[in-house]
Amino acid sequence: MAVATGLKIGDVAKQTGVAVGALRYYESLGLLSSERGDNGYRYYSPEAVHQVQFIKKAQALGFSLEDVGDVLNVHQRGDVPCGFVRSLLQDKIQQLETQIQQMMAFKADLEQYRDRWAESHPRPQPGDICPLIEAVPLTV
Amino acid sequence: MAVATGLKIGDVAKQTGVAVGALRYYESLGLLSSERGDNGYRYYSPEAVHQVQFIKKAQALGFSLEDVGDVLNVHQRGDVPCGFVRSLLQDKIQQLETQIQQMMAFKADLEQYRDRWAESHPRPQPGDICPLIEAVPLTV
DNA sequence: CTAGACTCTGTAGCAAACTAGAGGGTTTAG
DNA sequence: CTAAACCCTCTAGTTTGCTACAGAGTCTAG
Repeated sequence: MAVATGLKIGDVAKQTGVAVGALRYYESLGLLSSERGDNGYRYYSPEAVHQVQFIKKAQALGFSLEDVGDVLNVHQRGDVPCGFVRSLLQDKIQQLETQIQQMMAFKADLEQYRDRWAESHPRPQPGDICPLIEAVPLTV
Repeated sequence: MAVATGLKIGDVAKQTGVAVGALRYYESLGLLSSERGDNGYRYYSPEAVHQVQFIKKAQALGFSLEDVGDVLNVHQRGDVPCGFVRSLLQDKIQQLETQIQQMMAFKADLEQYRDRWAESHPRPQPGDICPLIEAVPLTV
């Protein structure tokens, strides 16, 4: 019987900070693959760690696991032409660009609001109440 | 009996593109308020439209409705000192700043990957398969 | 060799943010 | 005046991304 090698699921979990259950969930979505040992255990290559980190990173930036799967996993679904993948990548990049723009604008809004509000409340008194809702005429 | 005036829930829904059910849900979370007519209908001021747009905007940028509630709704919960609100706002701004940084880095990663991959596939043939997973050694 | 740690496959449950539908009243256009 | 279009409340279901068992096998340190 072939000796199973590689990282066990708990190792990957420790190295990535992602729960064992989550890793199995990723696999069920086809985002992560592993070899099975004779004992039925999953064994991972070291690259799996990077892949999990990639997933977490994309996720932290608002991509759904389905999105991540689009990017990572396309070629498993069959003979997909490269043009498709290219435009998909381009889409995600464009999406990020748009979001970055919006975030900067929104941040500017919040800053403006913070400063405007600081002016009208130069020295907040203890027990002072903040009329917040009325002061949020931020345009979209 | 006072004549009810203002926008009905369907009007707000139309003007914001947000479903009627979602608006009622926002109200249940205390993110949106309305007057009730003698008929029991909700009536909204025109500012409600802006508020809903604000909610959608914040939400699109990754804030939870609870976060939005923190920002919008604090003063309804009682006598909350201004310092709290200030630091809350400052937190959100800082959060945005961090996310913007991460997004730009991630975008750069994706672009680099796109270009690197374009090099190795200068003229994709029809039917060409994309070995995507192997090619994602993006570092975190 | 055995206790404890680790793994497996289920199934179930949770939180967020809604959507859908039942059952029933209200408004409004023609 | 009436039918269609709205609105109400309340309950239940959906999706996403997990976590938490239960019940059972595997591995490992002493």
